[in-house]
Amino acid sequence: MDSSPSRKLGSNVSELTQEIQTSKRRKVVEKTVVRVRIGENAGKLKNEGPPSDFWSWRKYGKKPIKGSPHPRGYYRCSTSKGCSAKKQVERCRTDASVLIITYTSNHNHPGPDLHEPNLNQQSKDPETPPTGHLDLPTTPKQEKPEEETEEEEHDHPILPSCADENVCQGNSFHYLQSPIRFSQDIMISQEDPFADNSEKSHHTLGIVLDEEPISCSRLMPFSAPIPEENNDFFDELEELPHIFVFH
DNA sequence: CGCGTTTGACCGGCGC
DNA sequence: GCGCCGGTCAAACGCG
Repeated sequence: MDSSPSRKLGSNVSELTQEIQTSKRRKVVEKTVVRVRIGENAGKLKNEGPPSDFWSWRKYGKKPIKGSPHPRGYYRCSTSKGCSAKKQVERCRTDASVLIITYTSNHNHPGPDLHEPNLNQQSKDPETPPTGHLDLPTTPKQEKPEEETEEEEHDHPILPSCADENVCQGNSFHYLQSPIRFSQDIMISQEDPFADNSEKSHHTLGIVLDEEPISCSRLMPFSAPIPEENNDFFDELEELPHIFVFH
């Protein structure tokens, strides 16, 4: 389908958050939630097409979500056949200009080689300026069986900021979770866009801190008001004019 | 022809 | 036990 409009989203990424959801109710699922402000593009888009990232996604489902005026789209990574990476894309019910992208599972394959000039342009997303580089080091992957990744991956999703450091720690492709190529504004928020869920947001982080001490340090920069030191990271990502932190 | 989207049906978990 | 809801499947369809 014509995905070009949605692909443009990448140029307006503005907010990013992450959380790990170790649900005790349903299956334990690791989730990486990314909030993306699509700004003016919002009105131009036909739907909440996924912001561009390093992979190609195939939509396999769409569901109207109760309580939300906007349907949720279900995407699966089509970059690699056996890849179990998925993501859900929905609009913030209170702010249609904000996309809530929930990533689940990890890619079990290396991403496109960003060092390739062509790929930097991202074939499907020519308008999205490359994030500089998340420097996705094609870590010599640890050839995990696919099923295993489904389960093992529940460790630490990695934020872009962590990519450089953590990728080296042999965490397979967790860095691949970092979905968005920040290009302009990144808003880091502890607040859930869903007003009535603000508490949940904090609660989730609490879980992270409790159960994922390792992730904690990695998440902290993103889960807490970011001071200048983190600008260093963003500087590395280049072309990040400013960071919004709101509470 | 291959790839991706759409859409209705189906299934399983959860709350009442 | 039942119904609701979220998530997935798969066939049909569209586009390049």
